[in-house]
Amino acid sequence: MMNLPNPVSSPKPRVRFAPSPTGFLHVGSARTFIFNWLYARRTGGTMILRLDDTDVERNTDASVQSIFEGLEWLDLGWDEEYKQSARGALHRQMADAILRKGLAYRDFTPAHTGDSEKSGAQGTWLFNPGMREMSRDESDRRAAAGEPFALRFRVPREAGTVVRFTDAVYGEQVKAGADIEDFALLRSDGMPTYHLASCADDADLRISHIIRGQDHLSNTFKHVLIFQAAGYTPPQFAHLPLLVAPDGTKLSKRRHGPVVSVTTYRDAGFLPEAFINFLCLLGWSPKNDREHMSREELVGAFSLEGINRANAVVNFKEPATTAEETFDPKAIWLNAEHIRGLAIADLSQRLLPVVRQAGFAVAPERMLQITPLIRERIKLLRDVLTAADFFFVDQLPPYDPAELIPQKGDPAMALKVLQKAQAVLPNVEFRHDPLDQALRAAAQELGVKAGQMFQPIRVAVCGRKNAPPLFETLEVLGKETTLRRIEQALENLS
RNA sequence: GUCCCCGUCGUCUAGCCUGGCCUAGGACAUCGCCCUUUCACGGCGGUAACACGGGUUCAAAUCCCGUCGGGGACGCCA
Repeated sequence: MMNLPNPVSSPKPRVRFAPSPTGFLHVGSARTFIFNWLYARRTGGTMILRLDDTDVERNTDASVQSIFEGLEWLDLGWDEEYKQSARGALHRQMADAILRKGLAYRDFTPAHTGDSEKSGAQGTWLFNPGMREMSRDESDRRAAAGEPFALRFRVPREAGTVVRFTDAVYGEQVKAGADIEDFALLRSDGMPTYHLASCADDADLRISHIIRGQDHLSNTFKHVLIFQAAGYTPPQFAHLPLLVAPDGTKLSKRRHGPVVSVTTYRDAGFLPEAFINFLCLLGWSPKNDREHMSREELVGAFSLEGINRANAVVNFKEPATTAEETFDPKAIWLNAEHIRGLAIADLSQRLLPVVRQAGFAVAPERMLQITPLIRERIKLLRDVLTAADFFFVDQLPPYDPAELIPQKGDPAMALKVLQKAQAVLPNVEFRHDPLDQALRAAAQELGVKAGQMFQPIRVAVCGRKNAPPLFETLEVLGKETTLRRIEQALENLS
């Protein structure tokens, strides 16, 4: 899977998705992946997956697994794959080069103890004067003596110095050097920081476009500084508006829970293509009111110009109770749209594992018969379990016999109808048209409306009022099961 | 605190750069009607937004300034 970069330098774009394996793949990361992928496919470029795993403390194998699991479900693929932890030599080499040019300095200040508590980040810390100004000789001497140090970038902070770049989404960006702190390049254990490793790899992998979340917009000034210090032209940047929760804050695994995990969508029965479609509509627009789009259509329509600047709310419900309530209604609608657009055979195949996983033994041929009856009635693949349950079970779960009583009818009518059905059905061929004719004729003989005839039968065979159309249902259920269930309904009624 | 970004219906968005065609369009959600053997699908219709205040202009959602609001970054995390 580990590919070597193409040795022939190509003008085609090279983009990358660089997650850090510190948790499951969340929807914001998934969207970043998708936008990068779309851009690569649209332009005939190369999609690179790079695991940014330089934080040994927090990286876990479980997280790596979870990220791959999510990406595999998306089923988009990538062309090259790298692991940052295997490229340490390259990172140190770049740090060295920057130090030698005098653009970085050693900071012998002991590492801060309280790491994760934000209190330290509140003030306006820019640099440690004693360290920034230390002579080269003293610095070399102390380093040679084995004293640990962090390597910091010497940010040019003379009056009037600015760092600038043009973002493909946010436009011209300028920041005074005096407003950028002397960020670390190397930790005191010699490991590269994210900023260094990321830039060194982006330069080495000849990344042409960095498409990532807007939370990195202000970090980008540091990255521009690193690229320039190391003698590289910075790539094109394109920052994506953030995906935020209904409370307005950026989606976080810790605060918002499983709703932000890609696998949650998978497990709830989303189609990957629908999920991708939904994510694309968050922070990007094809500008022509199109919403339901296939992968191919998305590839054809995607452009950096279509990306918005304002954050987008993923409209899920915080205290989620049912799947319907958990997810953004538009995601559910889009999923239903994609389901309706699927060929019966295709949908059937995707439904089968869901049904089997729930513990029902269903033959593929039978699933193929059931699928057309529920395609317009399910929004998530998992809905098959509640929409078609009566096809799977041998014995219907108990239901209220009062349900058997038709509109504007009484128990006597229910009884009459079911008995009539019991009498007529054995001699009817169980296909749509014959059933239709026979049951309508029966209703007429009984002097009841068609609906009054159908409802008791529907409840008898399905166990509830809301179900797929009756004749098709009976056809799939078969004569034997139908008559048995009518018999049971009759017993329940008395 | 410092710096950066953003602000059109409840939500996703079109329009903004290149002012007038905007009595602001589409979609989801919601409400109502129709279709109909139930449900669903489908069809039709309704409610609903240019954050606010100043400019500039014959004319501003669109340009300028300010205010307010929201978000993000500031770590030897990524």
